[in-house]
Amino acid sequence: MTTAKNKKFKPINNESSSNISQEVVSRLRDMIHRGEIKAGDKLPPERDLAKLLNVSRPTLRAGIRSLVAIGVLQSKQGAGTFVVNNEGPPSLDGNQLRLLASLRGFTNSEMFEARLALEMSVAGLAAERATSDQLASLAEELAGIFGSIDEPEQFLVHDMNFHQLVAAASGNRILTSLMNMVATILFDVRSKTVKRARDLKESAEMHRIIYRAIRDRKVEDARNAMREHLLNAQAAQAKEMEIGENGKK
Amino acid sequence: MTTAKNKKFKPINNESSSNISQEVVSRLRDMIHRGEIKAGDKLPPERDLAKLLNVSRPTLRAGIRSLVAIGVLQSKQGAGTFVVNNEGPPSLDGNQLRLLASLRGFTNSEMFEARLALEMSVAGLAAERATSDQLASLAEELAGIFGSIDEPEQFLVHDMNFHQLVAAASGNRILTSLMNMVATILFDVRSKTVKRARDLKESAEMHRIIYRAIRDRKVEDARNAMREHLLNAQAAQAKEMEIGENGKK
DNA sequence: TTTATCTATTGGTCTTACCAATAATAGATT
DNA sequence: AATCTATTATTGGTAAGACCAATAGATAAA
Repeated sequence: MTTAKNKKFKPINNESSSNISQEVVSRLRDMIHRGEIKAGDKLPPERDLAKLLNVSRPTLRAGIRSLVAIGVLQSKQGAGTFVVNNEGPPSLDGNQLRLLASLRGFTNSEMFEARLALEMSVAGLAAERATSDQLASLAEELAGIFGSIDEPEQFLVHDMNFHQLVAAASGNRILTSLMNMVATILFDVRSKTVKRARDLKESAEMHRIIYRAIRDRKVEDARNAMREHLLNAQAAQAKEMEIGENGKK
Repeated sequence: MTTAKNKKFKPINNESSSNISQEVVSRLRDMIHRGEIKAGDKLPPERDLAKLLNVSRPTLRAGIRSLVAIGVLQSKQGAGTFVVNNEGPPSLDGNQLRLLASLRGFTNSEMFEARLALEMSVAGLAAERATSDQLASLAEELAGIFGSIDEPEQFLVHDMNFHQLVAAASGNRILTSLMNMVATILFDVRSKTVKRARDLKESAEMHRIIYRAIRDRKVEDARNAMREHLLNAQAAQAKEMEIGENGKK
């Protein structure tokens, strides 16, 4: 253990009104903001870090646990605690929005409007920016969509994958993260209703139109195609829910 | 303490691969999803709940801490632990996105594009839906904007408030929540640069145009006005940062 | 009835001990 | 020398017990 690397962890003297474990959170958060701790870094072992910060180990754990919960840190028994890595798509935990949805009961219009805002934008940006690799992946997922027209649940998975690839092709990580968050509540709802889907062929066709607009670099066409698709998807889902309610009588 | 109310908390027999505190999280989360625990509910005291779930109190605290970190529960020393309340604007914790921004270094374009997607949509929806109370609040904030043209930091506060009111007037809680999340990183950046702002009068004027479009129910005008404002804001901010860099030489 | 004080409740912090998963090290085999 | 296996050390996870600090509720006094 190199003490030089640990010099940056200074004792906490809690003189503010908040509790000590919240100070631990603030301290680590500020160090991340200031770049003193970077993506992928391993924190000192809990016992050591607790000593360095002059708090008890359970108090330190409480702070670490908070940061783990929001996805900034990862703890691994036997290995250590790490700042999440830079690799791969950025990810915001969808649980927060999901629980908010449960507590609040977001309406279908709210979800549709949120999708419209986000997904029209990413479609337009994807038409500007998609790489040939990304276009190839989109084409593959499109094939998957057409290949699962008779299997609604499989269709849904390909559908979600297609939308994620469009977001990735937009090159905007904030929009991608927000879209993925909204996708978690959407998946919750749709996985319950999709087995009653009736006309997935039309939906598949719309994905093809989106793909072609992106491939051909037609920004407004991509935006409009995504809009039409989302309108159609909302109508289809409303029908799926209606069938569900009639099916109960 | 009524034992009837506590019947729903059943012991955890951990047979899955995840650790026990994560099971606590899952259990409470599922109960919220299923409506067995509702907004505003008080959970049993930690000592009692730990016994009911057949885990130690520190383990229960770890689970609760996670849910507190994502904003679903609130713990208050001497009072108890509560499910967050239904009242007031929905709120997603901005810290996750903020730390992601620090770890990843979101570009100004990414932020601008995200704002464009979200704020054009809420402006259009606000033009459809704003109540007269909301319009009155917007007018007040507009007055605040015009009244602080010579005080950039105060201007920024009114500017942010105006945008939040537009979001509230959209009547879409998902978009409002997402926008507020993005606003936290934006505020971080802008509070550092705004003191170097030069021509806030033009910005104030653009807020007026947005307000009028919303008041007059002109959806496309509201969208376009917001777009122009954001374009102008991005150019202004780029200039603020440029002045900052030149100011260092 | 209202206000002040006291007590009980409940979350926050700490110490100590032990368990469980992972990583590192040592020894045996090829 | 390289590879595999077993053992040990490290590090996060869980538990028990004690005590502190903040809040809420009960009681007493004005």
